[in-house]
Amino acid sequence: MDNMKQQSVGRWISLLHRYGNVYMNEQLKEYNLGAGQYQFLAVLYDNEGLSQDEIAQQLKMDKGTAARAIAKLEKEGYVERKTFSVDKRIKKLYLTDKAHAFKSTLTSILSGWSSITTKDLSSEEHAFAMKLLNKMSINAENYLDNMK
Amino acid sequence: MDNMKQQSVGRWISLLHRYGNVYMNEQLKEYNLGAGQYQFLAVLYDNEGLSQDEIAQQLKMDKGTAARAIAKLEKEGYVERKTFSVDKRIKKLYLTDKAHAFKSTLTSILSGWSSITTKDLSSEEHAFAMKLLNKMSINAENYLDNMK
DNA sequence: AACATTCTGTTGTGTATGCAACTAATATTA
DNA sequence: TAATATTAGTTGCATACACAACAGAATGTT
Repeated sequence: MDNMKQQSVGRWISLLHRYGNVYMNEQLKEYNLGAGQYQFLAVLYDNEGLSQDEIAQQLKMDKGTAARAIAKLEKEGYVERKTFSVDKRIKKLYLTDKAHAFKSTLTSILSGWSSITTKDLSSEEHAFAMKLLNKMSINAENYLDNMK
Repeated sequence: MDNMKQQSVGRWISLLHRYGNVYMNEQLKEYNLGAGQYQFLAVLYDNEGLSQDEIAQQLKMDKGTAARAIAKLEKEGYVERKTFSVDKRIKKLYLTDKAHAFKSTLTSILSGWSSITTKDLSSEEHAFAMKLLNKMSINAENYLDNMK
C-alpha cells in the first residue's frame, strides 16, 4: 500500500505548473513576456498603484522575484515605477497604455488554459475543483507562514 | 466581470508548486536531496530498472532535466546507472541500499505535505480533489502532446 | 538628536526546468 | 553494405524562483 500513491498530488501539481508555464511562454512570446511576469500584471489590472512588496505578498512570491519580474515588465513597456516624495523607498506601479490594451489578450490566454485543463469537467466539478485548490493553497500558506 | 478570475487556478497551482518545493527542500536537505530529485526516486521505487528516458516520459519531464536529477541521485549514492551490452545507449537505473532505506522516510515526507495541504478536506473531498487534479493533468498533457 | 530597528527594493547565488544542439549507438532503407 | 534516420543521453543556454546579504529610507526608542 505504500506504493508512493500520495506522490500523485505533488506530481499533478508539478505537471500542471510546468505545462502551464510551457503554454504561457508560448502564448506570451510574441508580447515579449514569459510565464514569470503575467501574474504580476494580472494583479495590477485589479489594483493599480500597488508597491512591489504588496504585489509580492498578494502572490506569496519572494520580493526579489517580484523585483525582477517587474523590471522586465517595465523594460517591455507594460508598467511604470513611480516614486513619490512621501516615502522614497516605495515604488508604486502603474500600467501603461500598452498594458491596458493587452488586458483582454491576457484574459483570453488565461481562460484558454483554464478551458484546456478543465475541458471535461462539469461546471459543478469546475467550481468544486476551484474551491478545493483554494483550500489547499490556504493550507499551504498557513503552514509555511507559521514556520517563519 | 473580467477581473482576472480565471487567473486563480494558475495562481493556486503556482503557489502549491512553489510552496511544495520549499517544503520538500527543507525536508530533504539533511539527505542531500532537493525538490528536483525526489520524483525520480519515487518512480524508481515502483519501477526499478527503468531508463532515464522512460522515467522522464512517465513524469512528463524533459530528458535533460532527468539526466541532471539522476546524476545528482547517483552522486549522492541513491541510484546506480548500469549499461548493458544489448544497447549501449541505455543506462538502466537501480536503487542502492541507501535508497531502499530511505523509502519510508520519503513516504512520510510526502504524506506529510499531503496532510498539510488537505488538512480540512473530508475524505470524500480529498478523493474528489485527486480525481479532478488527475483529470486536469491528463487534459494538460493531451493538449501539449498534440501540439508537437 | 542619536542610535537602533524596520521596511522597500536590489542583487548575488543556487536550484529546477525547458529547449536546442550535439554525440554515440542502434535501426532502417536504398 | 553504405547512407540515412532515429534514439538515449549530455550539455549549453535561458528563465523562474527562493533565500540571504545588502543599501537607503523611514520609524521608533531612549
